[in-house]
Formats: sequence, C-alpha cells, structure tokens
Amino acid sequence: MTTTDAGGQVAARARGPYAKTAERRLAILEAATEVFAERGWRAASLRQIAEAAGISLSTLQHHFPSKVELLHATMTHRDEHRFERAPGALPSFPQTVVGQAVANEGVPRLIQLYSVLTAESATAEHPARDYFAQRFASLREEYAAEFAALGAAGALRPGVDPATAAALLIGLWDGVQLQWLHDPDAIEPAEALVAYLGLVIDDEALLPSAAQRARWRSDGIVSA
Amino acid sequence: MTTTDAGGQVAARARGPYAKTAERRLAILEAATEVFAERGWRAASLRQIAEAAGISLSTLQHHFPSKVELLHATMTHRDEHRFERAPGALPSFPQTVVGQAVANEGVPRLIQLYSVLTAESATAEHPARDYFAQRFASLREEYAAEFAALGAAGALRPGVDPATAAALLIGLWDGVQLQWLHDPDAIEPAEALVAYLGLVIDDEALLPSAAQRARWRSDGIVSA
DNA sequence: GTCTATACTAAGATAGAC
DNA sequence: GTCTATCTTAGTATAGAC
Repeated sequence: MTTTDAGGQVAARARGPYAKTAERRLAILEAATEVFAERGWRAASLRQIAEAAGISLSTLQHHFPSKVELLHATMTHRDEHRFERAPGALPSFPQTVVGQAVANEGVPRLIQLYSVLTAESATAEHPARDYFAQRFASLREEYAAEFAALGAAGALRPGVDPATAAALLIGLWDGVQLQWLHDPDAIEPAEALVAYLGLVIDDEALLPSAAQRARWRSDGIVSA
Repeated sequence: MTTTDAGGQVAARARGPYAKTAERRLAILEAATEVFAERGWRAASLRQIAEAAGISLSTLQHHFPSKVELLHATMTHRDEHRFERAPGALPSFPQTVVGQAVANEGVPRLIQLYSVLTAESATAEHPARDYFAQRFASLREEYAAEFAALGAAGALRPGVDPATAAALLIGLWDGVQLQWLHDPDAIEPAEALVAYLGLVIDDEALLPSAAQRARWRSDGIVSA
C-alpha cells in the first residue's frame, strides 16, 4: 500500500507557518472527495476538482502533483474519519459492525467514495487496487477471528463456518452499499447487516436492538 | 433502457449477404467484452479494442459509431448468453440461482464485464446507469416473489422477510463477485450463495447438493 | 460496404514566468 | 504559491479511397 501523509500534514500544520497551505489542502481534499465519490477516480477531472475547491488547476497541481497522489491523500483523509470501536460502549462484534454501518449513514459522501472506489478498483491498473485487495484480505481475517470467538462462546448458529461468515459479511456489505448507490430508497445498508447477522448469530442479545439503532441514529455515535 | 440490436444482427445475418460484417461485429464485440471487463468502460480506449480485434480504429467506428453504442451492443450480446432456467431440470429457485452462479464460472469474462460495469455505473452520468438500476429493481421484485413462494410452502426460515432476503441475495452476489475480482482465490461466488441460501431456507432438499454442484461443474449446465 | 487518413476537443502532466 | 503555455493521448467526427 502506498499512500502519502497528506492528510496528516493538514492536521499537523493547522496552526503552523503554512496555515494557508493546510487550509488549501483541506479544501482540495473535500472537493476531491465529492468529485471522486460522484464520478469515480477515472472520470473525475482535475479541472472539476479545482473548480469545486475554488482554485485554478495549476494551484491544485502545486499541492498534489498528480491525480494518483490526490487519490491516495483523499483515501488517507477518509481513513482518519472511520468509526472506531469504543471498547466499553460496544461490547459485541455484531454491535460494532452495525454501529459502523449506522455511523456511515452520517457521512454518505465518504461511503460513496469508498464504494465507488472499491468497485472501480476491480479493474486492471487502477491505482487503488492494491489498497482494496489488502483491505479485503485483512478484513476477512479480522472478521473471521471475531466470528470464531463468537462460535467458541456458543453464540454462532450451528454449522456456520467463521471464515465463510466473514467473507459473506464483507460481500454483503459492499453489495448492499452498491445497491444503495444505485437506488438510495431501495435498501438500508445497516438494516441489511442486522438481517444477515440475525441469520448467523444465535444469541439475539448480541445484536443491537431496533431501539438501540434508533438511538444511534438520533444521538450520533462514537467516531474517531 | 436504451440498447441497440447489434447483438441480434450478428446472429441474424450470420449466413446472409453481410456475412463479413457479421463476423467483424462479432470479433469487435468479443474484443470489447475483454477490454471493458478488464479496464471498465471509461478506462477502455477504442484504440485498444480495435487493436484487440485486429482492425483499425476507423473500421471499429464504422461498425459502432460511438463508444456508448459499443457498450450497449456488448451488454446486449452478454444478455444473450445468460443462463436460462430449464423448467424440468431445475425445479427449485435456490437451485436455479446456484446453477446460474456455477454457469457463470464458465464465462468469467462475461461475469467480470457485468461486475465491473455494475460497479462502475454507480457513478454519475454513466451510460449503463439506467440499465443496472432497472436490473436491480426487477431482480429484487423477481427474487422477492420466489422467496415469498418458498415461504408460503413453509420452506423459509421463520422470521425471514422475502423482500429483505431478495435484496440480501442480490447484494451478496454482487459483493462476493467483487471480492472474487480482487482476489479470485479468496472466495467462490457459487459456494458463497449456497452458504447464504442455507441460512435462509429451512428445507435442505431445495438446495443443490455438493455432488450436484460438482456434476454441474464437470458436465456443464444448461445455458441459453 | 469496407476501410484509411486526418483534424478537432478535452484530459493529465510538465516547465517556466511572476 | 499561483498562473500561462505546451506536450501527449484520448474520444469523436468527417472526407474520401477501394
């Protein structure tokens, strides 16, 4: 995985001598997030992004020398806004997963960016291909371990293989987000995950209740 | 949905006075399928496709005046190769779904084309966007009806909603194919579908057995 | 009917002026 | 830091040869 530290620089220099640079970079990253999410990386043009950020193409290119570097910086910036598991508040793995999905509803642009790039990067010679292949692999590993732990605790439905359950969860999540992109009214990703987890997990108490999900939606949820 | 009848012309004129045209068009469609599947529609260049088909760019453009029309013709051509339900041979809906997934393994290029375009078309102003939005909607409807029928026959796990089961099936299928594109060794789409259907369906006899799937893989499967 | 040659516009990338 | 100019390649359109 090759990424720049652009996102980090924004935060690190926010009050430093290069405050204006940091502001510019942040504005560019937000504009890039929007345009990449809307059109994908390939179809997005640097001229569109520059216009959305209110600067000229050359200024954009001063801060991010290539379109690939801008993509990497945008994804790093996105990773910093991911939902992090709060150990005390969300004890179970299913609750963490659904909590992440609910939190995602609050940042639709970032989700759209992620979904569009996940999908687009399944093509040859895409600059984010390694990033997502790596991500799939580590997610499968992480989720399989979580499902295995649930199984050891007797909370898994009999006959369910942890590795398979993990791959299905990831596939379902991405696929449902894809449907959601095509038709936002047709499906709710978080509720789809609840339905799937309800099929795999034997202990209802491990899933977030409808009331809990509603509370997350109205009160917001812990986010890093 | 706007498609040309290009695919149809190929078959219709195969032995007619324009046999050479038909051959050319078929060669172009096969080259286009390969390049679109590999790189997506936007990143694919007409020059690449022409080279893959062994003709000049201008010749390609004579047969398909625009890149959009070539895409439509390619998708129509793909639709003609879809697996069709053989009423006698595959009595149950779950068997039809898994049979389709197994048949897909025999035409990885077409599946890659479909997956890549499904994903890519989730962006704004994509020429296949309407096609896939429509496809999602009709698939959800069709599968929901099938699950409802299973429910009426008492073959559905208690508490499973047909519409939700349908949306999950479609999402899972697409998402798993996406993972398969990123890492073909990590997951088998057909087996993933079996695992999911096993969670939703109460009657084991409705699912194709492992032996049945193996037989499909070795003997081939009815395909339109 | 089939194919080649050429020109036009927009994109990403680069160099250099201020 | 910001902008102008230029290069290469892409998609597209047109004229015309066989």
